[in-house]
Amino acid sequence: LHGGAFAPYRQSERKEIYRKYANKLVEEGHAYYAFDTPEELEAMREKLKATGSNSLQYDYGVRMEMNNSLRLLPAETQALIDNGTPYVIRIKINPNEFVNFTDMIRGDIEIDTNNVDDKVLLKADGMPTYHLAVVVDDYLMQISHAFRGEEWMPSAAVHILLWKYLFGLDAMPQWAHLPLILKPDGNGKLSKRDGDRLGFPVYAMDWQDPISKEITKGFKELGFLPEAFINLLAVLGWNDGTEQELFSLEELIEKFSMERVHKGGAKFDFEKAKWFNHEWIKKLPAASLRLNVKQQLEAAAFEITDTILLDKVIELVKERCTLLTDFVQQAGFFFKDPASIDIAAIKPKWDDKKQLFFIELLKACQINSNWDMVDLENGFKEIAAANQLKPGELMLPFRIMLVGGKFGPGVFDIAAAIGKEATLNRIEHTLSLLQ
RNA sequence: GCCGCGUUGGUCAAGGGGUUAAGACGCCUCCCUUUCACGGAGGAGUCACGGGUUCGAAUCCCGUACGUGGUACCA
Repeated sequence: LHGGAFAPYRQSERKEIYRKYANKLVEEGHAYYAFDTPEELEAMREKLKATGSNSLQYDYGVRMEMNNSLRLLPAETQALIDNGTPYVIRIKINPNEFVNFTDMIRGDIEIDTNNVDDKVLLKADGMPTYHLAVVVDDYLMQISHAFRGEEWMPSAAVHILLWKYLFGLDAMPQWAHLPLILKPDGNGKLSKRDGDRLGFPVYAMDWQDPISKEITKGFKELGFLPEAFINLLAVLGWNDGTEQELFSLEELIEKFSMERVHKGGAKFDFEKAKWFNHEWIKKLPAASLRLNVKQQLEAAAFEITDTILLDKVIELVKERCTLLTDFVQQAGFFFKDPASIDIAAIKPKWDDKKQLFFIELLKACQINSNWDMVDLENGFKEIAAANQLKPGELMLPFRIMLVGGKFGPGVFDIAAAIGKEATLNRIEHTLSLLQ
């Protein structure tokens, strides 16, 4: 919010700029002062409704009956201003005209000014409405392309007229009215409330309500990668015409084209959003994931000092992580003994033979100074055979001893990664729990 | 109500006069794997409706329905 070529950026710090342009419009007859109270506006709408009018707008049809500088004598207007009567500045829309412009997505658009009302440009508190602010800011900040949601189309006529009156149509940016992102369950554009209600994020990052202090989780904090977030947003309402769905930012810069943007809104699908993240986690090398994963693990109180091990672990488990937060469960046990062991999953099929097997396995490991995956797996199978046990029925108990539950990559991979000492300790620990 | 914009499976979508109407997510079955995934092979499911135009319409035209946005001193 500081510096840059076009500061200040806060609307409140630009009040005088907007006022200057609003005044200019009044002077040139394109806008006027209006002193109507909320009650008077309400009364006007009631009256219009009573006459069966289709339009409840403050426009050419009613403005000469209202309390504004168009109807009042100049002296009366001045008197009201001088005695501090609150007023707004409204644009004066001429009836029976057509405003034309070209939209990059929708082509040539024509708006009948009879359907446009005399929008407020400057509010009674001196702040601009969006209509004035967007035009003034876009001009002053030299905006070349204005991309916005399609909910702005009906008021585009106001903005174009403002450009015409204030800066000339030649300086106007190119317009693109993008399709809306809709609620997954129908009825309306996506809002923060839908995320809360349906259990998914709507904002990119955590957002705290300034009044209630309530925090709404963002995509980032939920464990989404920036790459995935950009990707899923880009293909919601656009595709490149091929079967490609995964695009990096660089590819999007190269391939994105306005012509292929849809006109209709798209419903947001959180399942697909998660799929994008999963794909990106699988796609990125450990080095790119390292920082994010480290943060996740450290936030969960795991101590990460060995980057080589971390990278190895990431490669080992990333395909089973949909969100970055999944790394805590999938990778945590590589760095610390499991906090709890799912004994209930072992017990039902546990017997003395298996107990014996693991005791023998421990002994064999202690004798053998080697510790690599292939030897371990072979040794495991030999001892199993010697005890007339199928390796298969020993794998699950072994897994649970090492990771605490029924998850994680191949058990021998895990044993190799955590090392001999941790492996033996975890076996002994679980064996003691099974007594 | 009025004024816009839109409409291809549950969702995202390709296709813009002749296609067996792609593909992806999700769902189901099987294979792989004695965990969970990944991967692989299959499956169910679609052109909103009604009229035209045309030899032929998902595709062009009109109407209807539905959805969606706007109709604020909100953005």
